[in-house]
Formats: sequence, structure tokens, C-alpha cells
Amino acid sequence: MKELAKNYDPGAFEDRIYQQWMDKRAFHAEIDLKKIPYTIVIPPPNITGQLHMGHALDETLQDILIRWKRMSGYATLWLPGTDHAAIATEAKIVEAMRKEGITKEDLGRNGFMKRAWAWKEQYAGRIDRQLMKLGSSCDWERERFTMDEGCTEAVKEVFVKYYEEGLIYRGERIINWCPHCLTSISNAEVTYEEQDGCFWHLRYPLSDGSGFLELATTRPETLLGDTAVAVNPKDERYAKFVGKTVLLPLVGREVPVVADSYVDMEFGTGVVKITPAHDPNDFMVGQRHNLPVLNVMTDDAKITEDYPKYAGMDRYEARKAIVADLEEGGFLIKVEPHTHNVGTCYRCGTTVEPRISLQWFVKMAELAKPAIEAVRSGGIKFVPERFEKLYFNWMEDIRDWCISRQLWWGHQIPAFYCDDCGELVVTKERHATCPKCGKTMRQDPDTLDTWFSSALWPFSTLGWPEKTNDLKYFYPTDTLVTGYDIITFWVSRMIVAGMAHMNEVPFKTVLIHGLVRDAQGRKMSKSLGNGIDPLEIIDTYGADALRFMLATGNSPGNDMRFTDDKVKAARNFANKLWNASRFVMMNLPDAFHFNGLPAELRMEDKWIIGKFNQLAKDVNENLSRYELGVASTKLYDFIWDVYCDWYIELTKPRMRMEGQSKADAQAVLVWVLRGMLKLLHPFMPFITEEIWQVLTDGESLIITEDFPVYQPELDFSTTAADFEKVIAAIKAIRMIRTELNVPNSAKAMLYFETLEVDLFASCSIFFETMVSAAGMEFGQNYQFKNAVTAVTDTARIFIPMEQLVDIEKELTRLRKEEEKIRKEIAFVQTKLGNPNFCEKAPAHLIAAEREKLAKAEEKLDKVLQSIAGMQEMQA
RNA sequence: GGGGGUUUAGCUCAGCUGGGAGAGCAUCUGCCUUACAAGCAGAGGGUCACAGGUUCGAGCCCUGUAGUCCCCACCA
Repeated sequence: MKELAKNYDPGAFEDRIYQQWMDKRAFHAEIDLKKIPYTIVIPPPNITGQLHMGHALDETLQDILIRWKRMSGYATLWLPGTDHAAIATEAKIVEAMRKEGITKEDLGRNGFMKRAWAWKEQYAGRIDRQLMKLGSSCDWERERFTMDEGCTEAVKEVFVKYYEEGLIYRGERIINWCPHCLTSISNAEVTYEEQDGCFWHLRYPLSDGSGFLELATTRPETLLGDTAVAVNPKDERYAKFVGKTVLLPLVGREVPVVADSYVDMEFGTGVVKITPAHDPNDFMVGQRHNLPVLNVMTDDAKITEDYPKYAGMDRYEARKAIVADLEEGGFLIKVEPHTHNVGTCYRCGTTVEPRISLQWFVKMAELAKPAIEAVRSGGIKFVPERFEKLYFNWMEDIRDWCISRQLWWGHQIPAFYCDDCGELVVTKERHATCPKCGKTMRQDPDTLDTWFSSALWPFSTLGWPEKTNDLKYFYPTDTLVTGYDIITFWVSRMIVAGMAHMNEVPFKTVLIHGLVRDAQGRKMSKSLGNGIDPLEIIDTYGADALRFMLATGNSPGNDMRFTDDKVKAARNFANKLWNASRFVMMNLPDAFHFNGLPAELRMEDKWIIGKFNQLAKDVNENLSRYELGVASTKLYDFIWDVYCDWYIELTKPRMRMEGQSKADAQAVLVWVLRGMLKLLHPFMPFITEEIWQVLTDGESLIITEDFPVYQPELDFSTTAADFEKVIAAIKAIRMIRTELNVPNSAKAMLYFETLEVDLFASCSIFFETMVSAAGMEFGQNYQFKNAVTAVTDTARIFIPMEQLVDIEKELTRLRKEEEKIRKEIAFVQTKLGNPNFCEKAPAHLIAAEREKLAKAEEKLDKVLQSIAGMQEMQA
């Protein structure tokens, strides 16, 4: 048999193993009608850069599910790909170009697109390599990109279809405009931050000279675009002014005073200036009152030529100048400090400018209905469930979706205009001629919001709008794994799209995870410089350690902190498994052939097998409930505490004997090890595969289709319970020895006594081998020979010990023990003495309490005996 | 303004349908016992945020309070 390297060194085999999987096409999904499909589409990472820890978590969870299902015999497809990330990527490219002194206009649209595609090739490749380092078992033969031919076809199909159904329209609306990215952004792309600002109280004189109205604003520069002043219709203070006009300070324009219930009488002075072109609420007021809409800013947030005095000034400069002029003109009453929420671009952080603009929108209200119903009816389940609330909140109050972006990098809107007659044609064709005047039409220069294409991801990647076999077999997908931060951006829109175009849910379960934060609990971010590169961690500790750390001790939907200590602990665990496997292999004969479990099982064999059986059951149950962290913790505990610390130690004496007992132990060791490797493989694919291949002389673990499950015939719970008593006895002996500082060199005989014949029969075989036949060795391992005294429930082991220990100390210990038992007795007695408990608690619990009491009393008896014995010795 | 998460050992976090609280790290003690010092054997350490309630019984269910984090809305 080949040997495992002496030291666990993940760097030495992880890449090799991945390459093997690739060579075998182990990740490739085949349509197989005899199998049940299980599909996950990857949340496509943005091609803006490299993967961060959040991706590492996301991909790890997906890979665990995929590998588990693959080994459980499903036809699994994990479809990889990347997202073109319109704004983010374009901003990065523009920034890179800026450093070279080039602008978009220098390159022109085609030149820019060439450059962007080159960027895509570079970064998508990088992301793929990172995914591979992590061990992601995605089907690379089906890799997609949101702007590849198929996805582009799907986008056009949807746009045209929506347009024809009247669900897409073009209109002038107030949108959020980013003066830095020079594009519109959707509501969801705006982040609000609290900022310190000012409240300028202004005086707007009435045109008839009969006085003035006082109002307050946070953005005095927008006064240039005011087309009214509004008050609440119920406000008696201002009723007499409604219908009059005021003279706009500095501008001198006459604008009406209107009554609109939008105005809050309680807030400020109860008078609001109305700037329809630069505030969404004002825009609505303006529509209700037929007010003109005056845009006073350019697309980079400078004042337009219409106001020569301020023309060309940036909005903040203009604010300063206007405030100064207002003061000079006597229009400024006072300035108050005021903190308010300011919308910022979620990409670049620039304060967004609400701006009137001609954009494309999707009508959402009707489309949302089936999407809401899909979740409400249970067709889609969120894990954890609470995120359904967030989803409903968003969907039930959905606004129309602004989908046009003033960018080049993206899907160009398939709408064409005739410059001559103004005709509009929406078509999937690349070119259009005007149906009215026959002229070549000009395509809308704008592109679509990134999320428009990612919304189609679960089916566009399977070939839609073609009716492909993949689509038939793998759709709907099964599980979507993503962070809570993009439920509104992405998850909701995929559900909408799935219902609208497939008439079916895009996935059945949404597994939501939280953010990976730094050790202090802060969000990892570029600006803080506290991001941790998964690749560095993989280099230091191995991909398995990183994966295990991410999967463990973290529950769905909750954020987690990333600390080095946790990865180290996971690496140590891998090391433990490595060494345990080495132990097993070095104790196997050269010609070892694994033939399953031996016919004759000893007590400790049944114990470990039964424990493993339970573990297999738990892991499957936990995984199917998406409790990945619980499953991994159970694996950790079993492998470390049960297999390594107990079972391996128990086999050591048998390994030093020759004959059946040794052979049986070898078989059981291997049987359990094989099972553990399978169960752990989804979490730690590399190390388990490496060990498996050495153990099986080259077989491959990833494609085994017998992920361990619970087997009734392996339920040895009765024997196991007995063996737990032996363990309890051994622990008790160790504890006593430590407490009494018995030196290792001190040896003594161990006696074992029980009144229970069956227990004695089974235990005596155990002790016979361990203590008598192989006793010396066993004693060296477990120190049975020099233990003092220990009491178990139904049996006891004891040793003459007067030469070994300090009687005084032992007496103190025994008295402490006595006290503890008395407390327990009192506790149980109180419980049993409570008539309510006896009447209402289930019978088995009452019986359990009675038994507990009886045992405690028995124990007390023994302790008292020991105390008496000690005292006798003392005398 | 509306909604949600979270509060458990010194730190980071688990704890499934209510039946005397767990792990890792850290601390203390003793061990290089030939798989592993990235280890082994032990120990100490918790009014499960607080106040009520439901229940025979509450870390878990209900109500309220406080700290903390987040989401949505955007009152000029």
C-alpha cells in the first residue's frame, strides 16, 4: 500500500487532486433519466476583480450541497459563470483609462467595448482559477457569462416580450442620477447615509407685496428650478395664500402657491418649495398641479446655462454662491444645523441627484403578483424563513424598475428610433429600418441594468429561450445560495422572471447566509483595507481548512467573523484526520483487502459502528435541513473525540496481538475511516480524496455514489450504552489519578466487579484482553493497572491503593463527591415530590427520574462505604 | 417613522419539535505515552441582557424594557 506523507501539507496535493477531478470530468453533469437532477446556478461573481471572503463562503456552501447530492446519487449540476456588472466594471475601466489619459469618447463605443471584453477575459479567468483553488466542483463545460450570446438572446427576448405586453415603457420620471458615474441608477442602488447639513430658512415674497412666506430647505441651490410653493390644504395659517403667487428670490420668477396634502403641517414652517425636476415628491406634486418642470443641472451636476450667474458651477459651489446672494438680498432668515439622510451611489459613494430624465421602466406591480404567490404558497422557501418577510415587504410595495443605464458596457437596449419621423421600433434584430419612411434607424445608446440579465440567470444559462434538453431536465433549479444583501436586487427579480417566462419557480429553496466580517466585526471593505484574501488563507492553511472554518459555527442568515484562530483550528482538525489515517494505514498488513465488517464484533467495535451510524443519520438530516454548520460540528466531534481519542486508542493493544482480534480491529478501523471520509468529503474535499486514494489504491472518492446513510442493522444502542459505562469508568479513574497526583510509575492491580451477569460477560471479555492478556500494553495506555477506584452505575472497578495515595486527600475528594450526590438526590426528590409533575409529565420522564434517584442513592451508598474504608485505613 | 436580527464561559460562537447548558480559543495542572506538541490526559469558569407571563418544567414560547447591528421609507 502507498503511504501517506508524514506531514499534512495541503499545498502538496490540493492542486493535483483538482486536476485529477478535471481530467475525469467528475464535475460534468449528464442528463440521466434514471437519476433525480439537483441543480444550483452560481450567483455569478462580478468581473470587477477577485473573489473575497464572502464569495468563499457562498461557494463553499454550494459546493458542500453539490458534493453531498452527487455522492448521494443525484445528477448534479453546479453551473458556474460571471456577471458583467455594468456600472462597477465600466467605472473600473474608465478609471484605468483615466490613468492613461484616455476617455471613453477617445476610444468610441466600439473601441471601448473591445477594451471591456479584454478586461472580461482577464478577470473571469482569474475568478475561475480562484474557484478552482477553493475546490468548487462546478461544471466548467457549462460556464456562462451574462453577456455571452445566449444570455444576450434571452435579454432581448424578454425585453421585446415585455414591451409588446406593455410591461416596459419609456417615460420622463425622476430617477436617481449619479453625477460621477454619469448614469441613472435604480432605487435599490441608492444607499442612504446620515449627513450633517443645514436648514436654510428663506423668505419668499408674495408678488402682490402683501407679505412673504417663510420656508426651509436643505438644498437652496434647487430654488432655481422652483415652480411653486406648497402648503397643506387643511392649514388655516396659509389658506389665504393659496392661489396667490410668490416671486422667486434671485430669479424673480412668479410661481403659484398651491395646496397639496403632501405637505406636513407639523414639519418646519409648513411651507415647501416645489422643484419638480429635482425631487421625487416635488415631481408628484408638480404632476398633480400641472407645474412646469425645470431642469437646472447638467448631467455632472453643474448649473445650466439658463442661469448665467451660476452657470457651470458645481452644485455645492452654486449652493454657497446662492446662499451668499440670498443673504445679501435679505431673503435668508436663519440657518440651522440639520442632519438628514442623503442618497448616495452604492458603487462610488457620490451623492445622487434626483433628476428628471427620459428612461425605460418595467411595470412591476402585475409581475410581482405571481412572484409573491410563489413564496406564499411554499413553492419557494427561504432558509431561514424570516427573510420571506423582507421579500414580501419589498414585493408588496414594489415601484417600477428603472432599467436603462447611460453606460456602454452592457446589453444595448433593443429599441430603435427614426431620426426623421420619430418612429420607435423594438426588435431583437441588430438593425432596423423605419417602417414609415424606410430610413435606417438609430439604436438607443443606453444599456440595461445589470440585474436585468442576472434576473434571467437560472434559465438563460440552461439555454432559454430555446427549449433545450438541459432546460427541461435541470429547471427549475433546486437551491439558490446567496447573501441577504441581494435579496431585493437579485433574488426577487429572478423569481419575477421565472414566473413570467417559465411559469415556474426558478429555484425551490433560497439558502441565505450572512456577511463575513473581520475579527472586530467590521464589514470587510476596500476603504478600511481590512479585507482578507481567500487565496492567502488557502496558501497558508489549505482550502479544506478555509472551507471547514466557513461552514462551521455559522448558522444560516447570520453574519460571522473571520479570525485566524478559527482557520487554524480547522487546519488542526485536518491534520488530526491526516494522522489518524496514517495510524490506520501503518497498522494494516501489506496485503490488506477491505471486505466490510468482520463477523464477530466486540463491544467497542459495536460502540463505534453504532456511533458512526448515528452520525451518518445526523449529517444527512442536518444537510437536508441546511444546517451545514451543525453537520460539520458533529463530524468534527466524531472524528476527533470518538474515533481518534477513543477508538484508535482502544485498538492499540489489539494491534500488538496477532490473530483474529487484530484483523477484526483493522477491518473496523478501515470501515469507519472510509465512512468518515465520505461524510466529510463535501466539507473537506481535498484531504478526504487524497487519503481515500491512498487507502483504496487509487479509487476516486468524489464519484462514489454511496454517501453513508443510517442502517437499522447497525444500531447497537444497547451495547453502546454498556460501553459508555466502561468509558465513564476509565474517565473516573483518570480523574482520580490526576486529582491525587498519582505518579505514572505507580502501578496496581485493577479489579472489576458487577452483579449484572450480562454486563460482566461482555465487559469481562474486554478486560480479559485489555488487562490480562494484553494488559501490560493496555495498562500503559489507559493505566488501568494503577488506577485507584471508580464507581460506575452497575459495576465497579477498584484497586487496593493505600500505597498509592494520600488518604487525607482521597477523603476530601470523597466528601466532595458525597455532597454532590446528596444535592442531586435532593433535586430529584423535589421534582418527584411535586404532585403536578407526577400528574402531568409524560410517563417515561417520570420513570427516568425515579431511576435517576435510585442510582444516585446507590452511588451514595458506595461513596459512604469508601469513606468508611478510608477512615478505617487511617485508624 | 416601519420592520428584522442579536444579547449564552474571559473572547468568537453552536444549542434541532420546551425535559438540570456545549465547542473552539484563552487560563490553570500534569505529560515529548513510537498517528498527531497543529498533540495527549485532566481542571476551573455561565442568575443563558433585564422584568413579567404561559407551563409540572423556559436559553428555547408570549408581552414589555434596555444595549447593539441591519433592512425599508426619505419630512422639504
